[in-house]
Amino acid sequence: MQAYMEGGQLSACLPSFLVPDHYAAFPLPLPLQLPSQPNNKLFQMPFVVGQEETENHGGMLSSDHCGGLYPLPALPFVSSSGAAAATACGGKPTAGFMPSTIGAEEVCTSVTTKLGCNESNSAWWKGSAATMAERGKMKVRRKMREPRFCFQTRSDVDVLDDGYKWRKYGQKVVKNSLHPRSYFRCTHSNCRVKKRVERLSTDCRMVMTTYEGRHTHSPCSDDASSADHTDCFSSF
DNA sequence: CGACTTTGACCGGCGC
DNA sequence: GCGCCGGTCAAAGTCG
Repeated sequence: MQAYMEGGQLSACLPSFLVPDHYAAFPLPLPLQLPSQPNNKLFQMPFVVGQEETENHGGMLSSDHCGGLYPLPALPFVSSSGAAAATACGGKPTAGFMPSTIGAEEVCTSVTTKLGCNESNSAWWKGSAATMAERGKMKVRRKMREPRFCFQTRSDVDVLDDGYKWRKYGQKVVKNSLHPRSYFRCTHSNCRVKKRVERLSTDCRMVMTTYEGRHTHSPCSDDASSADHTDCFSSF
């Protein structure tokens, strides 16, 4: 059954029904460290999206065991050494979910592979100055998916502080879900990482957070203070 | 006043 | 071809 992480330890299995669309789950190769869990969060295995498309579009697969787990193909972070440090910043509740030493090789979904994974993905969304024609191109590029990384926490708050700064750009009620899904983008310039946050309809205490893409910067660094991030990591 | 959130509209993908 | 759905945009509103 579900394997929650408590006290900084995490077992190695998640039910595959927790995996949203386009996701492949992976067993964590290391016990995640949780410096603090101020909000009674229970941590589950993160997922990395990537190699397989699934039919599940709403997290309603019925499997209740570890079937469908894949070796970890990617992480959404450029700085592997800094990933785990996301919890060190700020006084707010933090997730502490970031595997710290896993390779971060780029992985394409089947869709991205079809469309050309190596095509530039640096301009698939732009600011408001884009023309409709440009937006059309962007829509095409939207399908060129970044590596995804998905995990669940049990939390009272929807948005966990992972050390990065996010701007909400949308919220959507999705089918078969009682709770709206929120869409966030990293506010750091030139960083295109997105995350989606939604509560499970099956358990409203559980929050599923999905990261897409890799940060081009470190946690705790925003546009004005990117030079300070090393301090943030030093405690790890 | 700038940064951020909210929310309705729009668009493309996909299944039928 | 049509309709549904998820994802994104962008104007308006809110907050500090």
